[in-house]
Amino acid sequence: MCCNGVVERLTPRERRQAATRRSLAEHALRLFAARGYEATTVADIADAADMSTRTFFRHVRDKDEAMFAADEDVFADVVEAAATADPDVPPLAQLLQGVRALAGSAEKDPEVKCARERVLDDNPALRARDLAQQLRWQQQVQRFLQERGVTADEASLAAGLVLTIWRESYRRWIAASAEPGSLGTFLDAVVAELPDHILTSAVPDR
Amino acid sequence: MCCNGVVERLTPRERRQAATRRSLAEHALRLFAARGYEATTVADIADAADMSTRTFFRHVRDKDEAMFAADEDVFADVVEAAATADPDVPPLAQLLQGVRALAGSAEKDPEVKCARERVLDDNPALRARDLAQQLRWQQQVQRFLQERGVTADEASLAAGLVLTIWRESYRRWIAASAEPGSLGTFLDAVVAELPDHILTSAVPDR
DNA sequence: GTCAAGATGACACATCGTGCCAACTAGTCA
DNA sequence: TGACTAGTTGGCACGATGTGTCATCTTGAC
Repeated sequence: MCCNGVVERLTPRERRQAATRRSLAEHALRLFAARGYEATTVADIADAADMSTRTFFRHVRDKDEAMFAADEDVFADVVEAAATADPDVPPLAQLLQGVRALAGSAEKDPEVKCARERVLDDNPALRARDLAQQLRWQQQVQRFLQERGVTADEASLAAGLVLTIWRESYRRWIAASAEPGSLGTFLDAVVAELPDHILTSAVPDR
Repeated sequence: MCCNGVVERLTPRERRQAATRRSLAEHALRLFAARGYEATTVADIADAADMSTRTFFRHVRDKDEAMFAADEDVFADVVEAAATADPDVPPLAQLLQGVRALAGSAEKDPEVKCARERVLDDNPALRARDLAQQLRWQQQVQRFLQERGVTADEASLAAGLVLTIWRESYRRWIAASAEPGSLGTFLDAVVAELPDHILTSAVPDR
């Protein structure tokens, strides 16, 4: 049910730290959504989370990171799920199965996800940070493929495609009011749309 | 030859401002590459460009933007070139022709481009800003497609694919020491690699 | 209970970014 | 040439971000 299977392996201290970061992320998102990113100071978030600003900066690197402190390793689940997939299918297909597995956990708290997306749309700096996060996911995907014998160039391109598929599916899901249970449907639609229609029409002479 | 055809339409004042921004971009990149982003202060860049820090912030929004002040609308050339392409081919094919046209101007100053990429790799904040810039390009591409009758969903996905193709081609070009004249070759290779090999192997049951 | 290691808060400090105002410059018109 | 106007610049003050340092408090093991 939970996001990954290593929670019970954490020490009490690590659990407390994770809870603190989750708390910061919730308060930061709430405040950013309510009064805007610029109008929210670090002191505001720290106050809401009952800590000093100095302690705030011990738990998150900067003001931006407060909002991202909760969901940092969601794509680790993709790689984990992909690693348990049928080893006979191509690595990229294993990955897409992993992405489908992620879709389930990503659909939790849809209204929070929508609020989050609104905040990102309103603040270029936060959107930039989100994209940088996605780039790290992309590098995880690339590593997964390379470890399974895909060449570096192919793995890089394929990882870019996987993230593009994920982004577009997620975007459509958000645009459709983040209805629970439908993210996987959007994912299938995007994958189906991909080779048949768009790309072949782009390179008609091949 | 030049990046776009509107230079002669600028007023003297606009030309001065553009020159100032180019100067800031050059000095910022040079300093970031030489001593690192964190170790370079706004005062350093402003001094190098012979201005006060107050004036610095009148020409660029923040420290990050100094480095990006030069090349903000390179993808406007793509859309412009795509708009002059054969109207009988699909819009996405027009776009790829535009991207090929961009490849030529992007290949200028290869050593600067490599230095720039090194700086971006070393500084997550700058990489994030670069990705945000690319997202704006992607939105330009999406708009281009929608204006030509492509549905919003298809245009969004296709724009994501175009940027993924561009990023991967550019990455390979940089990795191959940014040899002039070869970016177009990488572009063709990535496009050729796309539908035949990678995606069909990902969805073998279709 | 004791002790060590980590967590926290307070303070000082450098840097970032902006509002405000005075001085300077370029271009225009008489 | 001289005055006028609009835009540019620099200086100053200020709030906000982020870090180093140290004293104090808490946690967990023994």
